[in-house]
Amino acid sequence: MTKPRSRRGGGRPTIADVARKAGVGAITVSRALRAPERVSEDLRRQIQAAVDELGYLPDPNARALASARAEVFGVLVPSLTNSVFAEVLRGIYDSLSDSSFRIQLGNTHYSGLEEERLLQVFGPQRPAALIVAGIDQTPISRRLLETAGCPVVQVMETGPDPVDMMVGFSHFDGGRAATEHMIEMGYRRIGFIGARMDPRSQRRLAGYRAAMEAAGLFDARLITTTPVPSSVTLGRELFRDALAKVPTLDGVFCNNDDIALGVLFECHRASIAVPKTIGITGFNDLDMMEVAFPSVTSIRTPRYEIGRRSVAMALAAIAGKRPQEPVVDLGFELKRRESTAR
Amino acid sequence: MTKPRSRRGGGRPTIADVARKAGVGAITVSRALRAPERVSEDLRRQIQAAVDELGYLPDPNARALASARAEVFGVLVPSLTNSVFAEVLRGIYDSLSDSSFRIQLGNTHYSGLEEERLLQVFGPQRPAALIVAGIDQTPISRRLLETAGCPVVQVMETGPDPVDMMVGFSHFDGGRAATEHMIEMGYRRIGFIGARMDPRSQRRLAGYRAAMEAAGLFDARLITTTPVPSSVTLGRELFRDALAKVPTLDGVFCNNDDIALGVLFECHRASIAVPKTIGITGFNDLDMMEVAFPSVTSIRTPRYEIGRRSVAMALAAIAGKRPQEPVVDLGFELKRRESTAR
DNA sequence: CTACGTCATGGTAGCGCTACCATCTGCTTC
DNA sequence: GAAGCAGATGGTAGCGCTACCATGACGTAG
Repeated sequence: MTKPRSRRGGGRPTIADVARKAGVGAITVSRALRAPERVSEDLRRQIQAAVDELGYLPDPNARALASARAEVFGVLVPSLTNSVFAEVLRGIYDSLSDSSFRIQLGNTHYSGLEEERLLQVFGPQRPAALIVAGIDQTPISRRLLETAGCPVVQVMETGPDPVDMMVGFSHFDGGRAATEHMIEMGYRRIGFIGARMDPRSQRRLAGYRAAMEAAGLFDARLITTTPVPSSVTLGRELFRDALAKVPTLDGVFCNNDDIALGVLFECHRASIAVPKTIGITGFNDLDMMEVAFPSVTSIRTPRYEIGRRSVAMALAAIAGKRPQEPVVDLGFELKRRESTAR
Repeated sequence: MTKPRSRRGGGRPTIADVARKAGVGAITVSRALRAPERVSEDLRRQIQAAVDELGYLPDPNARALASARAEVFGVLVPSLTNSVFAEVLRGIYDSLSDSSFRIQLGNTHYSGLEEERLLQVFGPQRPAALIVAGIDQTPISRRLLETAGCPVVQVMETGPDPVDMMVGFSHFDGGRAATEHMIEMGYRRIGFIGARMDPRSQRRLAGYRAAMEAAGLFDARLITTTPVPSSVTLGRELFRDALAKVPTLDGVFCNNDDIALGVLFECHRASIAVPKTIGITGFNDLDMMEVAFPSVTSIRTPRYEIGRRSVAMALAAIAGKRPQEPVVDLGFELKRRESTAR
C-alpha cells in the first residue's frame, strides 16, 4: 500500500489527468498534442476540451527526458552588447517566436575556451539545434558540435568546411570592397583601424590589404589595431594614434561602425574636414551611419537576415528537409555616402 | 526477458554506469555531485575518478524531472537591440557564467501579451528564478509570476508593489533631474522628445513635466512623442517636427541617447549651434555620449549593475537567504557635458 | 549494557512523458 | 470468405535522475 508521493510536481495536471477526463489512453493525448492528424477528429475534440478545462500544459522536462530531445535552440554569440549580434539574435527570436522552441543563449566573450564550456553545458540537454557565431571553432568545440546529434548552423561567415550548415557572407570581400571604393574615390593613404581583432576582423583586414596591395598603396604603418574591445571612444583614440603615426593619412577604413563614429567625432573636434581631408568608411552599416553628419559610407551586412535564415535552415533540417546547399552566402552591400564623397 | 531499449539516449554514460564503476549506489553518486560534504572523502574520490574516466555529464532533463526544478534562469526583456537591455543582460550573464545555471532568454517586444505567452512557456519548466524587465505586468502575467514557485526579480525600475524582488532606479527622478539641470543652465523652451513611449519613458516624461511645471515653464506643445521604435534616424525626424512646431525651442530633453544623437546630427546638418542655440540632454549615457562632439549631457543609468544585482538577489533567495530589503534602488547620475554648457 | 541519536550509504519508487509494440476495427483484394 | 493491410488506439516499459525512507555502523548518554 504505497501512497503516491503527493505530487512533488506541486499538483498541476498531468497527461494522465487529461486522459482520464477525456476517457482515452495517455498515449492518445500525447499524440493528439504532437501529431493531431494521427488521432480521429472526435477524440481530438474531446481531448482538447479536457486540456482546456484542466489548463494542462505539458512538462517540457519530462518530454525532453522521454524523447531524448529538448525543444530548445542553443545559441552561442561572442558578445551581447555588440549590436551586430543583437540583430542576429533578433532575427533568430523573430523566426522562433511562434514555434514552441525555447532559446538558450550563451555568451562566449570571444573566448574559445568559454565556447567549449558552453557547448559542454548545452550538449547533455540534447537541444533541437545549435546556432553558433563564427567558423573558427577550436578542435574540441568542433568535435562537440559534430557529435551534438542535432542540426548545427555556423553564422556570420561562410567558409569551406562547415560542421553542418553555414549562413553568412565574406568579410574578406567586404573589407576589400570598402577599400577599393576608397581608392576609387581618390584616397591614397588609407589607414585601417580596428579594435578587438576577432577572426572576422582579421579577414576584413586581409581584404583591405589585398585591395591596397593590388593598387600598390599598401604600407604596414597604415594599420592600427588593438585587442581591446571596440567602442566609439576607442575609435577616437586609435584615430589619433594613426594620425600621429602617419600624418599624411587621407582616409580610414574602420573595422566597424563604432570605430568610424569615433573617428568622425574626432574629426569634428579637431576640425578635420570629412570627406575632403579625411575619408571615412565603416563596417556593418548601423542605422545611425545614414543620419550622421556627414553621413558615413559603410558595408551593409545582412545581420537580421542571417538570424532568420539560420533558423529556417535549422528548422528544415529538424523536419528532415535539409537544404540542398548547406552553405549560404547572403552577401553585403556597399553604401556610398558623404563621408567618402570627395 | 525484455531487452533494454538499446539506450535511446544514444549511449552516453548514466549515473548508473558511474555507480557501477565506482562500486557504490547511484544515489551516492548523485549526492557526491550535488552535496559533496555529505559523502565520505574516500567515496568522493572514487566517484570523481569514475566520472572523469567515463566523461559522465548529468542529464539536466532527467534532473529537472526528478527534482521538479530546472537549473535555468528565465529572463524576459522587451528588446534585444536596445543596448540598454543588452547591458543588463551582460550583467546577468557575467554573474551566472561560473554557475551551472543556464539562461533562457525571451523577447517580449514591449508587448504584455507576448510577455504572458512567454511566462506560460517558461513556467512549466520550473525555472530556478525569473528576471523580468519592468514593473507594469498585466494581471495575468503578475499571477503567473506569483505562482511560478521561484524567486522573481523585476528589473529596471523600482516601485511600491514588488511581485517578489526589484532592482532598478526611478525614471521619474531621472527625467526630473535632467530637466532641472537644463533649466538651471538657462534653457527655457525645453522640448521633450521621445519614441516608443513604454512605461519607463512615460515616467521620464512625467519627471520632465513635474520639473517644467515647478519652474512655470510647462507647455504641452513642447512635447513630441511617437509610439514608433526608437532610433537615431527617428531622433532627427522628431527634432525637425518639434522645431517646426515650436521655433523658439532652445533645448531638448531626449527620452534616450539614440534620439539625442539624432538631434545632435541634425543640429550639425542644419548648422544649429549646440549648446548655444539648442541644448541637448540624453538618457542612459551610452559610451558614445562622452565622445560625441560636442559631448552630450546624459543620465547615467546603472544597467550592468542592475543585471548583476538581480542575479545576486535571485541566487541568495534560491539559497534561502532572502535579502532584508526586497526593493533595491541603484540610483542614477547626471553627467554634465558640453551639450548643455551654455 | 541498553536506548537512542547521528552519520554514511543504499533501495525503491516514482517524476511525467514517449518509444515501441500489440491489439482491434474495418476495409480491400483475389 | 480468408487473408492482408492500413489506421486508430492502448498498454507497458522505460528515459536518467532524485525524494523518501530504510538500514547499518558507530558513538554517546543514562
